Amino acid sequence: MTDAEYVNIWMRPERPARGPKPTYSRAQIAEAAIRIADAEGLEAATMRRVAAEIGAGAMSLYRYVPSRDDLVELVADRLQGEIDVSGLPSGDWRADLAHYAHEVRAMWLRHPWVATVHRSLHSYGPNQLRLIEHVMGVLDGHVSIDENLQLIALLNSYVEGAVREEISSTEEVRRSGLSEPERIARSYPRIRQVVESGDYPIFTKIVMQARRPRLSREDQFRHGLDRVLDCIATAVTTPAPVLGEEP
Amino acid sequence: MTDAEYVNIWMRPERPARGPKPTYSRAQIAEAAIRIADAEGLEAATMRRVAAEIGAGAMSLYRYVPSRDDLVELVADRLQGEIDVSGLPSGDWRADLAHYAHEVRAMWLRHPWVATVHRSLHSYGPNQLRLIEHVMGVLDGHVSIDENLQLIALLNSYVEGAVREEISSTEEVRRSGLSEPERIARSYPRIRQVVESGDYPIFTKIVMQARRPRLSREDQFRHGLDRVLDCIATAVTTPAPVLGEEP
DNA sequence: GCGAAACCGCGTACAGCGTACCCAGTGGAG
DNA sequence: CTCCACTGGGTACGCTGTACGCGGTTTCGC
Repeated sequence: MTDAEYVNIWMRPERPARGPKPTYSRAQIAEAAIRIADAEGLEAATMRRVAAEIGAGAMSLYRYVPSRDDLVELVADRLQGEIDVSGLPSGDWRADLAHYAHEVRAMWLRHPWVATVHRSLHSYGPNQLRLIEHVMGVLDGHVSIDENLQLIALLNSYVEGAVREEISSTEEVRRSGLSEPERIARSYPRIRQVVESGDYPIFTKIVMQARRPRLSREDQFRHGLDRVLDCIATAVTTPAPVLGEEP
Repeated sequence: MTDAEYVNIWMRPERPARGPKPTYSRAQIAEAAIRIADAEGLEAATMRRVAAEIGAGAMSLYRYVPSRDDLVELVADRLQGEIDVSGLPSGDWRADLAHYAHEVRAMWLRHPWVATVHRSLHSYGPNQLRLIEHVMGVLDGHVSIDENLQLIALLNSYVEGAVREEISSTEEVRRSGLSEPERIARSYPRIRQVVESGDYPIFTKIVMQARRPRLSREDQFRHGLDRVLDCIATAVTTPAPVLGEEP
């Protein structure tokens, strides 16, 4: 009953109105979960494990968090807190968005298991709200709210997609327990099989191409990002042709 | 030992060289899992449940699939098989990519739980390969392989991001068991709380804007897609300034 | 034609998970 | 000072993925 009263975690006050002072804090719990996830992946951050990490009994965690999903929600919001957007609407929207994109990428690379987090997009934790304010503030005034939403969504999609790709090989290494060369050596037979079947000329082309030295991951990311920002630029310079709102 | 021999599911032959003929097929298993997932979400498609669905004993599934992750791999590839790209390099690259994007969106909306699937990007199942061939074939010749990879990745990121957003509210409805109006009513207090705090002007702006009637989901998707295709167009008309490969 | 080997389907068993429930102790509100 | 909403936490349950071993079936090598 007491938990069902609240729509989500963020509606529940951290400190109770009455009764003894809680021994632990949400921040402490989220940090512990992140520490475990960094070392062994998010699936290792079980309720018992996180409880043990902060020195609590297994079931005590449920005094702070109604379910594991909410624990993940806490973690997700804390990760968003790592993204520095403090000086964000600086006047130069392009530099601002590039900075934001690189911040997000850096966070994802620090915590590759974010790719496995399924958050509700409608929980509106404090750090999610802070991001919304700063990042959407960048284009606010230049474009309509609708366009702003769509453009930032596009940027987020690009960053997520690009970093997911970057992460996937790394994470496979972690999960399999094999080293990078071992993993490549192991996946080689399948690639060989596919290439040698002769049915996939373009895939073969990609594989052959991949042997050549390429740009660094970061340069690749920057290059794609520039493209996305160009795309956003056309929307910023050309005011929205939708209803109302002309500057 | 017998399983560890193979790099991944697709390296293992469906029919064994010796021994009795298997009673079930991979297609049958994947279909059963998809049927369950469509009805109750992917997490409901447990090994026991899928086995029961095809009329097999719980442990019999492991004769076909080394682990649940591989079952998901099977499912993921079968979902990719639902994407129709049969007539794909048609000559009109823009129409082709738009068609592909709408196909992907339609598949995601048919199976909203794909958002929770974590596939290895390097398993190279038959349908993934088929998609690569047809979709990358569209821009092949127009741009370098490197650019092709990057542009298709951008398109995929957009589609995924956009559809994820579309799905998230729908899925929340399914998970919570509440109806759409109930869910909105329940999340309303948090939104109210945030708006009334006065600390989040842009978020407030978004909320206010959201009350107005907007474009249909599909039109929104199409609009964003057009932007991405415009972005791709600049890369297609301007040949890549990278090493080699001029038409 | 005939072992032997490789496979089949499946029952049992186990560790680990999220979490419902219950308990005794605690500290602020009246 | 009393009350009771709160605390931390132990026990227990149903579920999960899956290791292992069984007896029957099919195919290969001879």
